[in-house]
Amino acid sequence: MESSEPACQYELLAARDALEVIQGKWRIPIIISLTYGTKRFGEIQRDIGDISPKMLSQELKALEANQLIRRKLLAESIPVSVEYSLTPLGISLKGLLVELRLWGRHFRTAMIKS
Amino acid sequence: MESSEPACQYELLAARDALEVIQGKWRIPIIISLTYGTKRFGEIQRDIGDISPKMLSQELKALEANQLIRRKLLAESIPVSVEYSLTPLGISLKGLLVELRLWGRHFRTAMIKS
DNA sequence: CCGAATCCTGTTTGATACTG
DNA sequence: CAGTATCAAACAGGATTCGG
Repeated sequence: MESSEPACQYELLAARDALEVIQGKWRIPIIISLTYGTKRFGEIQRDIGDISPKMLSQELKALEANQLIRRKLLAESIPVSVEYSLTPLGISLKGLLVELRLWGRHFRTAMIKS
Repeated sequence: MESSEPACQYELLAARDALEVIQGKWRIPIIISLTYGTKRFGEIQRDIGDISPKMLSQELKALEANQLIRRKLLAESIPVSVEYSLTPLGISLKGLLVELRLWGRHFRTAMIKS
C-alpha cells in the first residue's frame, strides 16, 4: 500500500537531506557572503548586518562540521585573526544559490504586481 | 563606508526574500508533494509521513497566503473534501527544487565518501 | 579583534485528543 | 476527511559579560 509515487518519495528524501544542512535563518546568508571570497568573522557579520556574534559563531561551527566551510587560524597573537572560506562542497551550492536569488527576485516582482 | 560588494548585498536581499517564504521544516516538502499533482490534505500528510495535522494545516495556510498554493473546497458535505494545488508562482519554484534535489544527493554522496 | 559562556525570552514544533 | 484545541517541549535568537 504505497502512499505516493516513488519519484516523489525519492525527491522528498533528497530535499530533506539538503534542508537539514542549509536550513535556518543564517546559513544561506553566511554561505552567500563567502561566495564573494574568503572573509573574516567581522566581515561576514557586517555583510549580513543583523546577525549577533553568538549566532554567527554557532552557525559557522555547524557549517564547518558539515564541511561546507573551512576555518583557518591566521595568527595566534592578540588580536587573533581567523579566516573563513568555502570548501568544494560549499562551492557546489552555487547552482542552488543562483536559483534562490532568481526566485527571490521573481517572487518580489509577483507580489508587487498582485 | 560600504561593508562589502554591492553584488553581495543584492544577492543577500534576494535570498532573504525567498527564504522568508519557503523557510521552515515543512514548506519545501509540502510543495514537492504538490509538484506531483493536485492532492488532498490526507495525501500530503501521507507523502511527508511525519507531519502532524496541526503543522500541515498551519503551513498550508501560510503557503496559500503567499500565493504559492491554492485551496479548493470540493464538497461541504460530511466527509468534507478539499484539494490543494500549486499556483503558477508555486510552479515557478521548480528550478529551485531541482537544484535542491541534486545537491541533496551530492551532499549525501560526499558525506559517505569522507 | 574574535569569539566563548551565561542567562533569558519568544517562537516553533510536536503529541494527543476532539469536532463538523 | 479535514482540520481545531490544548498543552508541553524544543529550539532559535538576543543581551550581556568575559577572555586570549
